[in-house]
Amino acid sequence: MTQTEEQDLLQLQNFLTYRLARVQARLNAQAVRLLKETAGINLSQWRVIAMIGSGGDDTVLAADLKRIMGFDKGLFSRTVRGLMADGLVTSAVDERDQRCQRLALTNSGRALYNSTLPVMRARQERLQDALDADELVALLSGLDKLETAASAGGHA
Amino acid sequence: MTQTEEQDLLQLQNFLTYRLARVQARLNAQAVRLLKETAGINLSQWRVIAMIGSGGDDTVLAADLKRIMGFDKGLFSRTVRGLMADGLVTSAVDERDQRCQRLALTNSGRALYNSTLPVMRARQERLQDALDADELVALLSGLDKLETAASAGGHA
DNA sequence: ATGGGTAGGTTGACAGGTCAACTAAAAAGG
DNA sequence: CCTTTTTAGTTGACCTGTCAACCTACCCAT
Repeated sequence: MTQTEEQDLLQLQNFLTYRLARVQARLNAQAVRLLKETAGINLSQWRVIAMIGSGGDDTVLAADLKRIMGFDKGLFSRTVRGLMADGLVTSAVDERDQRCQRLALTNSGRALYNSTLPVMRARQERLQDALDADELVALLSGLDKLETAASAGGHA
Repeated sequence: MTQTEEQDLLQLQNFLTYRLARVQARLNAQAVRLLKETAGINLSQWRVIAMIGSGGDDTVLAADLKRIMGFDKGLFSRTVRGLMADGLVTSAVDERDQRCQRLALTNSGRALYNSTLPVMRARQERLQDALDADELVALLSGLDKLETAASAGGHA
């Protein structure tokens, strides 16, 4: 393979979407590894725990979490089941609407949340510190615009 | 759920990595849909076809593609098998190194490449046009720094 | 009240992707 | 040479996430 050919091939990689996918895949893998090592849970599980734990109340409606996080029904269901099997979360039928579940952290779930949140926050901050304030703002705004553009063109 | 609680929950979503994951997921879904509609292939298949097609030579070493694209061995193997089943790609054992495969596009594979590349390029350009030049540069540079930070901290 | 529509949740099936075990071929090093 | 190590590729197991089918509970209309 000649230099020029390799150049041509590499050029494809500069497509914005490729870059994005690669970066995201790496960040994701890093988060998964970190969570597995420090908390023994996967990313979906952490997201659920974090959302329950960050709520002011002790219980949270499952439907709210799904809606806010854009979580898939099926994935959510299985994730919660796993968390219950691990004794981290409890679920109870809501009294007013018997379709809904009220989720709560158990003691060990709360402990896991308290011990893991700083780790994850630190990771976020370390990542964000790789960028200065302007760059961070630019990055976030760029992502916003991309997302908008994607939605706009998605069903065109 | 009170306003403040919803605020707390939503705040988690502003974590840079969440934003990135969401944007990437959307872009990915969009690309998958587009490829399925216009070419009847999936994203992995397109990546392979694009890489073969963009090479100056008519044949390309499979190992080079994997290395440059960071493609998983297993995924690559199955992807190529699918492409061969669809009659888009042919594979031949390299004469000098019998471990290696030389991949080439068939006529229909080349046709698919020629007809799909403009579509995908247009998509990239449409996305990039959502950002002005400065923003694009900032976004790419931000992604670079993030990726670097992720690698740096990944095994810490 | 009751029948139709809708929302919450579970489940099965499936696609995309990762990982590890394995085979075969080539390179490295005595 | 012959042994050891490395590299290309295939395959099987597995995980995550998506989609559709389904059930149940609620809501709303008449």
